[in-house]
Amino acid sequence: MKQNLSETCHQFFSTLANPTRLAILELLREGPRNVTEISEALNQEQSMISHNLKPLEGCRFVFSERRKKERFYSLNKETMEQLFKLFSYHAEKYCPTEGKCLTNASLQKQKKKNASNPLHLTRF
Amino acid sequence: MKQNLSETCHQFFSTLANPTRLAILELLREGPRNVTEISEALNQEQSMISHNLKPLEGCRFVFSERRKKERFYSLNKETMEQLFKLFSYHAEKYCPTEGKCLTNASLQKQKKKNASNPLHLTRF
DNA sequence: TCTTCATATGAAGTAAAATTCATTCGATGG
DNA sequence: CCATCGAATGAATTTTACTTCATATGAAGA
Repeated sequence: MKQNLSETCHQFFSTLANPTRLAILELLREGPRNVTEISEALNQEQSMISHNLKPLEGCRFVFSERRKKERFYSLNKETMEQLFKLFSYHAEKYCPTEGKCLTNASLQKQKKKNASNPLHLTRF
Repeated sequence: MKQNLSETCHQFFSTLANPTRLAILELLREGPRNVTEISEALNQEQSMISHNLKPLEGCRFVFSERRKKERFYSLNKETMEQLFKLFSYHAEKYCPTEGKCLTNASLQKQKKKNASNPLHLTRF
């Protein structure tokens, strides 16, 4: 069953499939931050932030650099900004319900209604 | 903690973060397939394929169309091909170890070795 | 070198998601 | 309308991932 795509991409997408990690990425779009700053901005425990930074760095979605006692994390803008744009585009064009994927429930509803009111998404 | 990115993208990436679903996407790049065909090509149970097709369709990564008793699924090429290209680019440029994200173990190793032998990835 | 601050790690418990199996639904053709 | 084929659903189990808490590492300055 294993094919190229699954082998190559699974870790990428797993790393992105987590609200904490996505929130970190979104925060880092504003600029580099150290662990404590991230932790405070997201109101999450420091250890949790560290745990979540690890796969982000492993996939090179973020880079890190030590400055004295602190370690600053920064976004890999080259590919991440493109990725966010792509998904923003996809969501606007294909996902009519407030920027989220359709749940099973809403898919049902949509089939019945044949809804035609695509919503505007916050742009990345 | 919730921010735009996390709210908007979490379902997208969760749906992609699964080997079976990635394998389905990869198969559908070759052209539309019905459920039985997918099931046989990936050597997985029909019910499993159906379960996994649902979120793919919910996120509009695939489309579906009934033809007689069968239902054919096809790839949303517009955005999916772009997505695969983007990740292929990212992986080649940033992920030196055989196209996978770095695991914790391999990250360790790499720090020590300061490895500098980026590998070539199978292109999508 | 001792202390402190910043970050990372490990292991345990908890939560969430995937897979499986049995069953149901739905469409088509006889 | 019944039988059959193809696909979808539901619920239970298993697997996987996340979170938390305690502790360790590591750098810098006194």
